[in-house]
This record gives sequence, C-alpha cells and structure tokens, in this order.
Amino acid sequence: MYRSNTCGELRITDVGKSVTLAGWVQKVRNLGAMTFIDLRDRYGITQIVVNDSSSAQTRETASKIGREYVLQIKGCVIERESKNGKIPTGDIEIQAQEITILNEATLPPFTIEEDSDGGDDLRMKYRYLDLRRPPLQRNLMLRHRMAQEVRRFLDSEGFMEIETPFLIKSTPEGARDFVVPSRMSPNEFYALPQSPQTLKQLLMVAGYDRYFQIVRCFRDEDLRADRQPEFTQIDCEMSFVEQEDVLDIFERWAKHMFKTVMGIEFSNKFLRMPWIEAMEKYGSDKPDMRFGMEFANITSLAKGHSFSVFDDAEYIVGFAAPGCASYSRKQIDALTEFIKRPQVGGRGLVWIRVEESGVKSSIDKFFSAEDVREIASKLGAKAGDMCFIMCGPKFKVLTQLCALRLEVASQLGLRDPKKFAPLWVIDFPMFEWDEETQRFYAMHHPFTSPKPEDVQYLESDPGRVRANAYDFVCNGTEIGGGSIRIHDAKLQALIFKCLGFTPQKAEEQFGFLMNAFKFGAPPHGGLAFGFDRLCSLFGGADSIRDFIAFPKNNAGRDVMLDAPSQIDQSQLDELYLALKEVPQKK
RNA sequence: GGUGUGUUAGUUCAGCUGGUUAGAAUGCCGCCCUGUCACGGCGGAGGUCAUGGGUUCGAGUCCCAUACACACCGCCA
Repeated sequence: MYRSNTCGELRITDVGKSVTLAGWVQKVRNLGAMTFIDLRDRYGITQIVVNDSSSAQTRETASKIGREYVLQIKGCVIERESKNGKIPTGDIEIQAQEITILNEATLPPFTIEEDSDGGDDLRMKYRYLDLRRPPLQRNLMLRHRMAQEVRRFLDSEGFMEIETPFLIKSTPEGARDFVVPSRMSPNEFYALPQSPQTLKQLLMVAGYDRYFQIVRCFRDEDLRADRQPEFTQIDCEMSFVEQEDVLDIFERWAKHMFKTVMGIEFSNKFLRMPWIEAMEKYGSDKPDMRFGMEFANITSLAKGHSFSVFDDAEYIVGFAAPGCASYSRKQIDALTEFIKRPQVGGRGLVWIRVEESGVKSSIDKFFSAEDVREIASKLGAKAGDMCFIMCGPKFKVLTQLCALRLEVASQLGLRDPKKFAPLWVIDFPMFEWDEETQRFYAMHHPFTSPKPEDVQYLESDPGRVRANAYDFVCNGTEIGGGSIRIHDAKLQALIFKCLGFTPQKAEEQFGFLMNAFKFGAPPHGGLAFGFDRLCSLFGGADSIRDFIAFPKNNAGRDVMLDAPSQIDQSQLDELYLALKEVPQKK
C-alpha cells in the first residue's frame, strides 16, 4: 500500500493518526535543524515536518530531495505550532518517521505552482508538468463534472448514448476534411467526421428516437483561441419534434448545467432573438447580452445634411456608450485606429459627446445642435454618454460596429466572465451568398429545413428563405446550434438543387442519406454544443486550450509529441502514397 | 493566404536617440538558520542577445529575409 490518505484530506480531527502519504515535492523549506516539505497531489498539499525527533536517516534523506521528487512519507498527524489558514490542511502537519524516495525528478523547466513562471510555449512542450498545476487540474475536473451532468440530464430525458464511426466518407461541403488513406482500398480515403451529422440522422431513421454522444469532431481549418482541429461536441438528435420542442428540452438542459455545475439559477425563459434582430441591434449573430449598447439605425435621420460620407452610405448606424462622455480626444482617436485596423476594416468613426450643457460632435460642421441632439436621442444617449456612429454597406458596417461595441465594453469592464447572458438566436437565413464562387451555400448545413412559409421562395428568391435553425449563444460566443432537418427526399433534392448540386453529385455525396429517407424517415431535428467552449465559458476563460488535456498549438501542432511528423517509406509504400515536394517560400 | 505583437540567463522580463564589462527578479548551487508556508541571511555559478544577411568606425538596439510563438482577419456547411 503506497498511501493511506491523500494530500488533501487530513484535518485537525485526524491528529494522532499514523498515516502514509505519497505525492510530489512542491517545495522544501530547510530551516537548519528542521525541514518543511510541501507534498502535493491532485487533492491538495500537506506539510511534512522533519526535525530532531526524526531519525538521522530520515534527516539525511530529507536533505537530498528536490522539487517534483516523488515521495512516500510515513508519519504521525500532529497539530501545527503555527497554523496556515490559507490551505484546508493548514492546521496539521505530518511528523515524518520515514521518507522513501519513490522517484527522483529532473529540475522542471518552470515552476509548478498556482501561477507558473513558464511561458505558453514551454508549458505546452511539457504539458504533463503543466497539468500538475492546480488551475489546470481544476479545469479538467470542471470538464469531468460537466460531462457527468450532461450524461445525467440527457439519460433522465431518455436520450441514448450511441457511438458513431470516426472513419467515414468525405463530404467537400463545409469545412476541409481530415483524411485517412485506406490500405485495403488503395488510393481511397476515409474522412474523419466534421460532426456525426448524417449518422445521427440515420439513427433517427433507424428509430432510436433520442440520441446523444459526447464526441470528437475534426475540421482541418486554421485555429483560434476557441478553435482546435479536433474538438468535442455534445451531439444530440430527436425524432417527432418541432423547433419549440428542441429549444424547450435544451433550455432545460442548459439550466440544469448552470445550476448543478455553477450554482446559478435562471428563472426566466431564455431570450429568443431572430437573426435579423441580432444583426441589426448588435451586429452579430452571436450577440454579447451581458450589457446594452444596442444599435439604432439612423440612416434616414443622418442623410441629407450635405455630409457626403453619410449621404453616400447605404446604412448609418450607431450606439451610445454609457458614461463615455469623458473620453479624451486621444481615446477617441485610439478607437478610430481600432476600427480602421484591417481586421475590422472601418473607414471612419463619428462621435457625439452628450453632456448636461449640450452636445458636441465630429459632425458639427454639417449638423445643427438640434439635429445632433435628435440623433443622440435616437441612439438612446443620456447626459454623460458618448455616441459612436459608422456607415457603409449594411451588414459590413454592422459587423464593424459590433467590433467597436465589444472593444468599448471591454474597456468599460462590462465583459464580466462571472456573468452569464444566454439566449437563442433563431430564424437564420437558409442560404449565404458567396461572392467568390458566385453561388449560395447552406448557412447551417444542407440538411436544414426551410420555414414552411418560405419554401415558395426557394427557387425565385433563395436569399429570402429562413431556416428552422437556431443557435445557443452566451456572452458573445456560439456555444451550440442545430436545426429541424429535412425528412422528405423530394425537398432534400430541391435544396441540393438550390445549392448548385447536380442530381449526380448529390447522389454521389449524400445518396446514402436520401436513400434512407425513402424508407420512412421520421420528422426529426437536433443540435450540437461545443463542449470545449462550454467548459471555457463556465471556467471563465477565453481560450479553450486549458480545458483540453493535450491541445494543439496555433499551427495545429502537438509540440509535446512533435506531431504531425514524417512516416517511414515502408508505411508510404503500403498505402501506395508518394510524397510531393513542397514549394519553397520566396 | 493576410495583419499585428513578440523572440535577451533555467524561467519571466528590463535594456532609451546605436557606444566600451548586457542587468533585475525568480529559479539553481554552497554555507548559516528550530516554526516556515512567496521563509530569512551571506556567497556563487549561469548569456552564440532566435537564425541568416545588410547598414555603420561600431548593432541586443536600425533595415531585410527566415524560423518559431501568440492574437486577429480570411477560413470554420
């Protein structure tokens, strides 16, 4: 038996017990005649004391140990002479009788403490050391508890957890696939699933009624702080449901998660905001609702004052930033620079300072004080506020103003990670026009059903068609999304046509699904939640990386494993693969 | 594919308008210390300033390229 107790559980009530502990050395404090050792495991830290009542051999061993040595300590629980109120085990310590070095440790390249001194790069390379740190352990513990609560809730609602394959068929729509060469079928490839979308629909055809899976998905696209090439979804599908049924059950699920994991109760129904409203009021299909600063369209008010920038613009929109009238010229200039960055792409920023004494703006030359006041009032500004206005093509300027709204909110400290503002965004457009390829793409995916009342426009005016699609959004992050699917083979064929698929191409890529729909597909729908994002949302972090045990870096590499890497010629030969030279960069 | 920021001791960073021996903190090593818990005191070791070019009498510092890291845009049905 290596241990009788963990390093986190002994208390004052255990004084007098003989115990054996095992763990890692966090810190050694040698005071000469006595030595304190902080012994750490996943459960906590317990102080070991070695002094003149320890044997000479124990004192000798204690003098040799270094950070991260793995020790076994036999000793007696005693009350501390000076207690430490900062840790749960702070009232007691272990009087060491015997110290066994179970394993020595090379000096780690960074400190393994609550706040490490190591940089990202180094911590990723030695991820197993970083994972010893309490913050990472808390994150993975949170993730574990959340996964358990997901299963508990969905099981209680009759959902069956069913595994679907990872080696499936490539479908070029959507994200780039990761592919796996097949040895037994030379020159053919499997694809790793971007999501188990079609498979879960087939499970509905198969009559399983309610399915879920906490499942890895793969997308070969560039990474972000909240995007990894392999990530985990809570994937769900239900039969005989309409949109309202899906929203109802997963709203209850979300509330269950907030309550059981975070101790937060939402008594009201989550807001349901049509996509067009989200775009016009917040410039985003995933609005951050932790604060106001709603947009208002001032196109008609602002035009016709001989200010050509406005007069030539399609859409003029702004918002009032509360309490920002005190912003200096320098701060306004900095925000102007912010929206002019290529990432945002704004052309310029108009401001109106609203004070008790009156209004002052960057457009005073063109507008009377009365007109400026009217605009400010339309934007909902009160004395002490600052209005920001931008103009341009409608959806472009809305998106740019969204970036500014978030930036101002960050500066005002309104993006509080402890606050949660969940909502559903509904009534998404069915299609998105792509300028580059001059065709419509499915905004969600090609199995999403159109609103029945909009089906009439499918061929005449596809841009007008709304979908039975919905996203779950919280704090400006898309946490999940789904739709009511098409269960009718004829309608599915029509959608493929609208998306520019020839019948042959549709048959080749999705024939298996359309064929299945001929055999009695139930009406069905579902959604999927990004589990990593949900974890980072609950954990109050912007990046999902520290909620994944072994994440990839910005370039999709695992720097610990040094993957991807080359493979042996014999492996290539087996797969009939030949490598091509990579063009040199100029 | 693009934009930005960064790369200096084991680690985290400072190093100004180019100037003579590149600093701090922390970690590490040694000695001292009986109540520490960010222990303390004294001493010590530790650097190809990412790489390659260029400008200059002289480059950690200026310029160009490359590599790597991070954030973002494109991309992510």
